[in-house]
Amino acid sequence: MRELEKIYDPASTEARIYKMWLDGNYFHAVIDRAKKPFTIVIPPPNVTGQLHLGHAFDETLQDVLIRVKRMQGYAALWVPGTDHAGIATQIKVEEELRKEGLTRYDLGRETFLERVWEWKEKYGSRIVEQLKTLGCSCDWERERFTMDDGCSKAVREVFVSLYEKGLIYKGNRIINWCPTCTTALSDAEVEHEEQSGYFWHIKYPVKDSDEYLTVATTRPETMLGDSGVAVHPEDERYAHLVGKTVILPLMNREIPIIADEYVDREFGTGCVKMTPCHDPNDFEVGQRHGLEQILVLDNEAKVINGGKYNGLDRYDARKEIVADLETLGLLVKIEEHAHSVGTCYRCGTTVEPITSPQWFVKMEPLTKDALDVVEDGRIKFVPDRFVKTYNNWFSNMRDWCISRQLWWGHQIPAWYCADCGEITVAREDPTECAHCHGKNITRDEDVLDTWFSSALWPFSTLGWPEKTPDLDYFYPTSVLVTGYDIIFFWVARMIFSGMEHMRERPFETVLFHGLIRDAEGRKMSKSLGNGVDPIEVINTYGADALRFNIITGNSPGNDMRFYTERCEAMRNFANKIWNASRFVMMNLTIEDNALPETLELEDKWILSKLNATIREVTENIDRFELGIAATKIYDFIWDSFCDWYIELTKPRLNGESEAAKIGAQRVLLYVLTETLKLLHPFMPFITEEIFQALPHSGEVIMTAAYPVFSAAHDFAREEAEFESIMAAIRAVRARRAEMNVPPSRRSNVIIATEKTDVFNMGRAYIMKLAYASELTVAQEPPIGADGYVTVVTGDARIYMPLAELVDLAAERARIEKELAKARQDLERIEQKLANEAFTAKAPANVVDAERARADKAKALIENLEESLAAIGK
RNA sequence: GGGAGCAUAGCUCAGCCGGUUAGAGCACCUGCCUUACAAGCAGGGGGUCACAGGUUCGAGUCCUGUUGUUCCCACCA
Repeated sequence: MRELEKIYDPASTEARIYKMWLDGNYFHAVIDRAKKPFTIVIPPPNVTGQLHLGHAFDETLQDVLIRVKRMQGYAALWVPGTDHAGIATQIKVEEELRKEGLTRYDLGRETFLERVWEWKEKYGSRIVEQLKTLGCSCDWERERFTMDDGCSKAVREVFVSLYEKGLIYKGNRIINWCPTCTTALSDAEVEHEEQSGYFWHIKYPVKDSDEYLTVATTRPETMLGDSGVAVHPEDERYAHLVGKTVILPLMNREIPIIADEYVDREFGTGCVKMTPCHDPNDFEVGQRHGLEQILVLDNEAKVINGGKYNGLDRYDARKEIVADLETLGLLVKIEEHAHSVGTCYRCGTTVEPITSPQWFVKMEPLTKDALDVVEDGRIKFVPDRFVKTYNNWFSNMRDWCISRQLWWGHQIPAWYCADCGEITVAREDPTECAHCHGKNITRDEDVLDTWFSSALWPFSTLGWPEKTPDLDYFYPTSVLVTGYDIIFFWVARMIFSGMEHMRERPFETVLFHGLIRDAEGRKMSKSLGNGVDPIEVINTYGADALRFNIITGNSPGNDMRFYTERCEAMRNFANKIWNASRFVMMNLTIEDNALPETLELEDKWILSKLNATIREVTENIDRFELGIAATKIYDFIWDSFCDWYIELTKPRLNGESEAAKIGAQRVLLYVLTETLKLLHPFMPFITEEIFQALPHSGEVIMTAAYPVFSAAHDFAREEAEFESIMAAIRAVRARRAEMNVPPSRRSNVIIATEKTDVFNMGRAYIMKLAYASELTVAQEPPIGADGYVTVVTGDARIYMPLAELVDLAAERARIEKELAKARQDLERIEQKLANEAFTAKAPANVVDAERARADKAKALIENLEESLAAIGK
């Protein structure tokens, strides 16, 4: 047995322990038909990313679940992997190129992609290594990457089959365009933020008339692309103008005045300029009325088809246009106006709605199954309120734009024929057009949305589209753990993808957690510089402390603030366990951990407490209440085991009886070992480290059987008896503390009680814990009790000859106060019991508990009265 | 405009199906280096559970409304 240091040092332990697990191949899940599978697929972190606290949170929850299930005998598989993260990664590599004065176009597609792969090789392992420092028990043999061969094959299969089913189509439609990333974005990738802006009111002269229509816009530059003005069909103000035309200022283009229900008469002037190419609504209205589509902004949001404004950036164009309108006297007024602006979720640039030829997934046919499977409970959301969020998203969604004008990603498997103009979509790269067999075909340059491949993650990682044994055994997965912020990006898309391609839900339960915020409650972000690096936290306090901090500070679905100080408290807890274990080992002479034949009262008490803790913790874990489970283990270890039980065993360990010594050792070792197992999923490193140092069966704690409730350890009566003794000890200590009596000053203690046998059983430790020099247990109090300090519990009156420290009058007053309170308590309880409605309607156990309370209160009152009488003499 | 969350001790948060006297960590006060641990031990102070109604024998917990706050969604130019 190794000599243990006084202070636990995670830094010297964790890497060694993790290596031991790896060497033992304990993380690897084996298909075993005799076991039930339990599967989690990791939400793949961005391949170029670094571990942040959000990951640490997500990963810790998963590791706890997977470790519990593994110990409970499941074939527990945690599939790790990373995401190629199209835009995010490409941006980073392009930034690096920019430092060299290059763009991706200088390199060309192929060379650029080589560069990204290099980057990926360099940084893709960093995040994986960081997961390991956290203790993640992933099956690294099954590590995947969204762009590896298997996942790419799955992506290809899905694209082709959806295309064949008519669920993927290409169309020239209005999409969100990021001028910085120069790519299309899906609706989900646009973040809306409220910005203060202006409302420009502009006069459009009606042709051959003195009249004007005044339109109001927040984006005056888009007027270059106007191809109509719309009014409401029943708006009497403008009815006479419908069918006429206006002359678009600056461009001098004649455009029609149309009537459409879309227009809100109450809002603005009731006239809306129509820019079909740069506004989603105008696009729709334009389609209904056959308005011309005039694209006036290019990929970088610079003006095209805009006459003298060509080449100007959109905001420069705005300034000039407003100035020119003012000069022409066409600017009626400028109002301040707060409106919501769409921004790119990757770079923050204001997105521009632009019509563009893009690929889309038709959503409507996919939604029914996805909604049903959640609605009928085949997929359970924890907490369930997120079902509403989920349903709401499906209820008003547009088709999913999946093409991206990037190079890093899965290139779209579509070829265009120069001869016949048709599109060929195929599982294998074609050599000719499928329609005219012409050889003159070129592949679509675009790649797919990153989330297109993530959507397949629960089955692509298990081998789909091949029929692999893994897929057969481990799918559907058991729990998906993720933040509520990616319900739309990811969770919803995995669900409809699973239902469409597997005809089966991708997971049984989704456990949602919140965001980790800084101490002020702000989101952690690079720009604020308020991010906390989990690796630094681990280096300072240990992975176990970080994990325990995260787990205990949170309840499902709720955000949490991160306090480094809390890590300190958790590190202290680790140290507490360490020292408790040190104590056990220092006293250990046995080499096996069987329980002794005879158990003392305190042994039964701790076993009973442990048993209850095991039952409750297991129930909490089953309900995904990991924070509550962890707190209960914390309380058991610190309060019951350390503060009480260890102290209780000291008299035996230091006593004369060899049998008693061994007995105490055995119970200590047993309880410690079981507790370590209970705690292991939460604090894997320290529990393993201690387990290894203790006499143990089995190679590692991480594969030991998780503790289960034992009927044999259900010592309810003994537990209650022991609680009586504890109450007496607490009462003595409190009284002494009030009088500032130091522990070194021991005193004679006399206990007057009906339960002499119980208190006699506890002699040794009552003496120790109540700082007694001598202990008398009797039915009757000492004669002449007025020389004593008295404390009272429901079961006993306790006398200590410390009279010289006591002001007798004050002592009287104190007891009278306690008596008054006890009487008040009793009165309240009796009132309750006298209430027939209560005794008739409340469940029997509640009523019984209330009666027991009344009895206790009565006993206490009796004891208090007697000691008051004694003082009075 | 729709939806959701939160409001409990000085601070940060737990509190599961409604059932003892509402808990924890940190902070604060008192005493203690009692040979596992001062990263500790023994005590202690501190809460009208946002507000107003309601349901119930019983409400921090369920319902309704109000206020404050955070977030999500939505095509009012």
